[in-house]
Amino acid sequence: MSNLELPVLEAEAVPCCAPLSSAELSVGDSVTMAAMFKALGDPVRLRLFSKVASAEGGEACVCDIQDVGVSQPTVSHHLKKLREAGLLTSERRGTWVYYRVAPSVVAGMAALLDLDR
Amino acid sequence: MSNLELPVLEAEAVPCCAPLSSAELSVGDSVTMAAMFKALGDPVRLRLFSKVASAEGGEACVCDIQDVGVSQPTVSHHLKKLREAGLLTSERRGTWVYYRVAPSVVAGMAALLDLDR
DNA sequence: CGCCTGATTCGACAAACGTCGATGCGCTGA
DNA sequence: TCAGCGCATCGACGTTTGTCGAATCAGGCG
Repeated sequence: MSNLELPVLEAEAVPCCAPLSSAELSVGDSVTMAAMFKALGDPVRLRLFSKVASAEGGEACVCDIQDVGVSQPTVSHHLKKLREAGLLTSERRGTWVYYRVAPSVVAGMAALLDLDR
Repeated sequence: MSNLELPVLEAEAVPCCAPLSSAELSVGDSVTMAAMFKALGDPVRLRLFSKVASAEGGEACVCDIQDVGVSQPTVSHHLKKLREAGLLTSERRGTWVYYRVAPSVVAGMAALLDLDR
């Protein structure tokens, strides 16, 4: 990854939104956006993300989604990756930690892939 | 990846298109879709993909896009990955090999990320 | 045919990744 | 105050990945 202490991406700051078909991606943007796609590039992470995205109220606590076939530390590790990529945000409320998707970040990825426009 | 000889995905067969917000992804679909996102999860590959997607006429030969800062065999390696993920198709015409994006596959990814609907 | 150019395949290697069990931290409730 | 639960971090491990140079394959052209 050549990911030496990547700063956690700001949840509301998507670097680029123009469709890939409209113009060539800059080197810097390609690094940022690739990190996001990479975060969804693991089946376990994609399922975790899916569980949060489809959760009632738009949020889910770890205990609700950790049944994905790997150990609890591994779930925590993957959630951290998704957080660091800017795709999820987390908040502790009492005993539980709740995760939500960062809508604008995901929208930015979708916009990038919207090739016919 | 536990990727023992994944078959090249059929360019026109996207397994799932419903937004992630609507329902939880199945295990099988998560594997398939994660492979696609993973293919875009490298800066070099994302730039190559971007170059093809934004090329005039919707296609580009390797020689036109291989200036991404890595050696030519590495470019070929990355293009193969993108092909195996179903995101690009290639065709040899004479001396050159031309790459195109597989629009429906990319559209499927975009649909998955379209969370507000 | 034999050479040149474009592109893929091969073999090797360091770095990054996914996974686990053990451990640590934060909060709640007895 | 201390036990217990939820979640994160640590340390270690085998596997996968990205990269390269060298070799190979595929066409065009003299």
